[in-house]
Amino acid sequence: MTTMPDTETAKTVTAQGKRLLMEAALRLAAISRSLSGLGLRELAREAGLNPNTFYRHFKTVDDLGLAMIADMAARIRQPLRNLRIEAAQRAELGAPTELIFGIDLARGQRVCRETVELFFDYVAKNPQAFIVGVRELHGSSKVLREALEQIMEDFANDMAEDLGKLQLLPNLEPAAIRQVSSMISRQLFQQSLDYIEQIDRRPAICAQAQQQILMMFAGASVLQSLGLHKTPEA
Amino acid sequence: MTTMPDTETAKTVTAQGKRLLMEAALRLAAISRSLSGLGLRELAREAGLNPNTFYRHFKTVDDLGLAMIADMAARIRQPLRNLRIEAAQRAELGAPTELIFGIDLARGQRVCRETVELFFDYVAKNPQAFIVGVRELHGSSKVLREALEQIMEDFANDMAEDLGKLQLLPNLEPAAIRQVSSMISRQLFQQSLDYIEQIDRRPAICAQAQQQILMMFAGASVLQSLGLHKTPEA
DNA sequence: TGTACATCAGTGAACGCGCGTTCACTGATGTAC
DNA sequence: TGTACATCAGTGAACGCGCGTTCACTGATGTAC
Repeated sequence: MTTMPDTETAKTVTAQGKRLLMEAALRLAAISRSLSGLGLRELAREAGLNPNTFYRHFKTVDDLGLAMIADMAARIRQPLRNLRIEAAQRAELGAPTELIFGIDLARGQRVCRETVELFFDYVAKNPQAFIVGVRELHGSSKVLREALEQIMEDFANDMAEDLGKLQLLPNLEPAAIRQVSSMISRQLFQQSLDYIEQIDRRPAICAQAQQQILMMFAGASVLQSLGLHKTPEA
Repeated sequence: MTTMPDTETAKTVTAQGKRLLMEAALRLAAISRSLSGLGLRELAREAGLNPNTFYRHFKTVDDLGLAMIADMAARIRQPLRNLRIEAAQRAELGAPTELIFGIDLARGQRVCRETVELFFDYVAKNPQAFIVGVRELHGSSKVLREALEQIMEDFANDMAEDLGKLQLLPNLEPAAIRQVSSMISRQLFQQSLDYIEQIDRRPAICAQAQQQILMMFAGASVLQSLGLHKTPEA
């Protein structure tokens, strides 16, 4: 073994206490109380560190929460985009079909099915991040809520951009696409908790999510084509 | 003043400590942490009682939470039904219009507008109950979550029944109406928190909620008429 | 290349405090006879 | 109608415990010259 002057490794090694604490927080928050309700000594115990070590890396528990959320978001955002791209590629295999209200419903259905399946797979592989994320989105700490709202907005914007590129809702205004994306991502994140908890209902939840997304696609297109889609100011 | 042998009054007077504690819990949970994170001494302090009094009425804090949730649900459920009836009456004033996919979209729009406005008015008048309810729906206590899930289901069933009676989605299967109701009520409860917090965006939130509901109505009808509405098992 | 110093992650002991819980008590209301 | 007793809501003192936080320390790594 050489000295390993790789900067990334060095950084990781240096910050190991920080990492251990964040991992401990994720584990504890997922099974028990809320993030902001975690105790500093509790965290240190779970991380196998001296309580005092906490102060070397964070000022408050909310501070740790923000770091955790930023970390989780960075690890989730790109994978979600990737799985949408993958789903779209798989869905292109089907033949083009008739348009209804300007959308190719059959293609939408295929993309939707693939995306939702890949999404829930990803959820099942990273349950803790979703449990904590959705919980704190409605939690008691205002800073954490605001940080997560921002992340949800980023996710929704990503989705809107992808929907635009894939031309799944071709005749919808960008603002309307954004609104639909926002509804869909909120709903999917909600349902991710059900998916994690209710193992026996997983296929049903997956099917229901697909259907509900399709319903919103159809509804948005109808409203747009009837001119009822007056988007309120963002 | 006579002796007032009225049983209800007597009961209320007897249980005043219990009532004080529940009111204190609602106030504290709305502004600060989660219900299950409240301390027994903290509650007693807020209620102006001896810490020990708690034990006269409850075994644990979760116990108090369940009592509070039951109380809130009882106080909210019927008013929500009433305002739907009121909204429907107001909306009948408009002339009947053309059917699209078997639904009278203009009438749906009117009912929707009235209902959503009355709903958000009610939210603004009882913010604490909604804050605590929605928060604990995704909270850390399993018992509370399950209790609130049940209540949300009751609300959704009420709405489905009312939608059926009002014939707003006449050609939808009952199961499909239930699904739409469930989505709508979840969404409205989510948005109620935004409505409470973001006072300047209230009209926008109200308009957006109406539009989203209408979108689901339209989407559900389209899917049904296309035969894509295979409802998964409940 | 070597030496001196600064920085940084982590330790261990100690503090005062608020917590949940228990116990013994009070005074009011309800009930039996 | 009056007396004796039980029940119940609420009080106040006391307990042991885990908490957050502070202080002084260690040893490793980085940096200046």
